[in-house]
Amino acid sequence: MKGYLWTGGPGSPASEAPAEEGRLAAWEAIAVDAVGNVIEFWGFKRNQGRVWALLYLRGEPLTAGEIERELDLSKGGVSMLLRDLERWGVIQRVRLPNDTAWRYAAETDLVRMVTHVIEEREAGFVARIRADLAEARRLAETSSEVPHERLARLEKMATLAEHVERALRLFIKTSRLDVSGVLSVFRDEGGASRREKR
Amino acid sequence: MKGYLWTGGPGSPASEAPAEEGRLAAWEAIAVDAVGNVIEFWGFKRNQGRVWALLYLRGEPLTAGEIERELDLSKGGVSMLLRDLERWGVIQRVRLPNDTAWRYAAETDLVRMVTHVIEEREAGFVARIRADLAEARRLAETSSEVPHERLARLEKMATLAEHVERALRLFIKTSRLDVSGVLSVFRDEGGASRREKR
DNA sequence: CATATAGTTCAAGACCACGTGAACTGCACC
DNA sequence: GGTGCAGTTCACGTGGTCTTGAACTATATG
Repeated sequence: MKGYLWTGGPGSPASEAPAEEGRLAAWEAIAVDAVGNVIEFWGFKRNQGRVWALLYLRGEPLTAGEIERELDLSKGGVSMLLRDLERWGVIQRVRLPNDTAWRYAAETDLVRMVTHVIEEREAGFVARIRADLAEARRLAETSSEVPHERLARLEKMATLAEHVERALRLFIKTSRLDVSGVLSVFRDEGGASRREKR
Repeated sequence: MKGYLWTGGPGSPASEAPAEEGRLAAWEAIAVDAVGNVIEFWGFKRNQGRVWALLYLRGEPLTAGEIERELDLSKGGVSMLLRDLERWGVIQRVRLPNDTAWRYAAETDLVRMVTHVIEEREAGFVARIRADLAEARRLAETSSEVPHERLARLEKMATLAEHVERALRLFIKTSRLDVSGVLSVFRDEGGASRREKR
């Protein structure tokens, strides 16, 4: 996770030297980076977002090598990024008929990535917090030394945690609902691509 | 080293080494750390959460020095943490009648911190993303070279961004509503403390 | 004025996560 | 076998954030 207040001006990053990007069109670079920023903001790696964005924008599956060139990343890096993305189900590995290399295609629902993974880490995380607070409470209760008042505050804290948790679940749910609407927009254009899992 | 025999953990395995924490009770340490983890998860500094939690649990205002000792932080660090927290309105700086030093008291709504700040960084952030995508679109449109299909995808992307944004706003709103209910639980116990801003 | 305590600021360092690049595996084709 | 390419893995370097510790300001007290 990164900065808090986002001191960076809203100015466009477009002004920076775009020469870096291999043969990416300017508009592609901007869009790709935008997604990268969003995704980083949500606690993922910037480049995970960039890779997904590139694949999505291109529409057709790309090889690791192409991604490597377009995004100016290292071989190893691309490999790992792709692995992550595939594991999360936001890209798909496809093998074209007479091709020697794997190709990767973007799944349309980036949202799945966010909700799914957030959900997942939420699960473990929330569980742990809950356990910690419960433990604290147990300790505080057995130890006779703890003032009634403080114990009360501890309990309030747990309550608050629960509520925040509930709010978050709700968010995920509504988000997904809301998104199901959005997804209709994404109904595939042709869906010609033949897909076979490895 | 400070071997206190205090509660000594009645029934507790006490396997952890709480020796680190100044003179924090074991249960306090756990709770404080739990909050620290949550807050870090939300993109703040762990110690910001810990400080707030300590202040909240203690109920009475503490001096910077006390916080420093209890949480085993550096002078400078505490100063900066307190400044942040105060700026966000989640703690309050109070001067007790015949005391020479400032004291700090926790505001009851940590939630304000999350919603408020998240809201804020959202604002700038979302604006920027939106601007970037718009820019990309503009570029792509003017450049005659861009395939209709890709342009369509770019637009879908923007749509998705908007929806996610909307979902997030909704989350913040409902969260706040939900929380307003929670806050009743927090109705202050006495609220005698005299408060004057610096 | 000297001393002490409270608080702030900042450069230096600790720390950690990310990406790199090289070594390695696996596979195909000659 | 050997050559070439696709892909994986991992130790290391780099960059960025957080914390520290010391220098500094401020304010009171004798």
